[in-house]
Amino acid sequence: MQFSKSTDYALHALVHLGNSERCNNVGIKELAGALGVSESYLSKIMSKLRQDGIVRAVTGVNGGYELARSADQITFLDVIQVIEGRQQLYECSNTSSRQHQFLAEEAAVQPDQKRLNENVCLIEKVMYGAEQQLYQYLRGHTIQSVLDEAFKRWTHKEDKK
Amino acid sequence: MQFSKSTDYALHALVHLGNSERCNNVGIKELAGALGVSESYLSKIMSKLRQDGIVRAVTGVNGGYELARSADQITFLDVIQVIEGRQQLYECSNTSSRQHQFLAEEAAVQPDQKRLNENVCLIEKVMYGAEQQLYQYLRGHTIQSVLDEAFKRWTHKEDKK
DNA sequence: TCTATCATGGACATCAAAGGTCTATAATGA
DNA sequence: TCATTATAGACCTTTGATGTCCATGATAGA
Repeated sequence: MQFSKSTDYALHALVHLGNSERCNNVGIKELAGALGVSESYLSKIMSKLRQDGIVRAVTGVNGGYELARSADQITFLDVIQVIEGRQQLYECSNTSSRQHQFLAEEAAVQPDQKRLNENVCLIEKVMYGAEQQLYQYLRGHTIQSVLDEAFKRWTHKEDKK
Repeated sequence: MQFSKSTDYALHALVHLGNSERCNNVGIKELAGALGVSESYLSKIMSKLRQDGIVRAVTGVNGGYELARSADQITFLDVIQVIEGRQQLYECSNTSSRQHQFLAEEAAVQPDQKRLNENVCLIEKVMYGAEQQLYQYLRGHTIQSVLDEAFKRWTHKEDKK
């Protein structure tokens, strides 16, 4: 299990956009050059980010991309879910097996969900908890927080000179 | 990004072994039957678990598998790392790009590691933190904890009758 | 010792997804 | 109108997950 390269590209691209915060757009050429990846492939990724409202895009001369909202409103989780999808990290594959029957439990009745008597595998329950831990952390880190950290590091280097 | 079915099978198999705790081994036939998966494929997975010391195997008549240590000494993380491997969840793919140079920092000197001047990408740093969160949680849950939960659930149902 | 049972390991097949390229199209500013 | 720029779809290649099959080796019991 690993995050895809696309996620890597997306995060780096967004940091780049966040850094060149002036109002002019950043073209795919500059972006791809900075990341060391083909324009072709990166543009697919940027399209996805646009469709999910993470960035805005302008076509035509002097067009390009910019963040659709401020960098501190774009969390790592936002980006990852756009690129990797929103399926659960873990799902019980054989819900009809004897093993599953043993581990399943009657889920607590959720009136607002109207899904009664749903069986929840206890293994899945643990994995779901783990997923929530991961998401919690990723929700707490934004593109801006990376920029802040980079800036702090940079000024610190200057001090030492 | 998702956990593989193999991980699903491995976890369920281990719970099964943990549940039939009597000293006799459990054959691949019983195991595969309980999980609803082919003996062929499951045996590969069990082999992996054996190679990593999670289970013991006995060949020949009346042979089969048993846990190599007590169920409360087998964490979810143990199992997942055997099956999914131990690579990082996220790695910066383009360490030579301009973008990366901007985000990299001189890693703190680790005398015991003897790796000086290693650049660590700030994005990777966040993702590494996320990974540690996930692992922390998975370390805290064992095969035994699932069995306990199942038992508790079961007796609770009995009470209601 | 023979045989049925059981795990092991390698070779192989299949399939879906990741990763990547190319081209036609549409939008836009000069 | 023309050069520029993003978009969307078709297409390709590689990789890894999933799965099967078979030869081999170990073991207990007859």
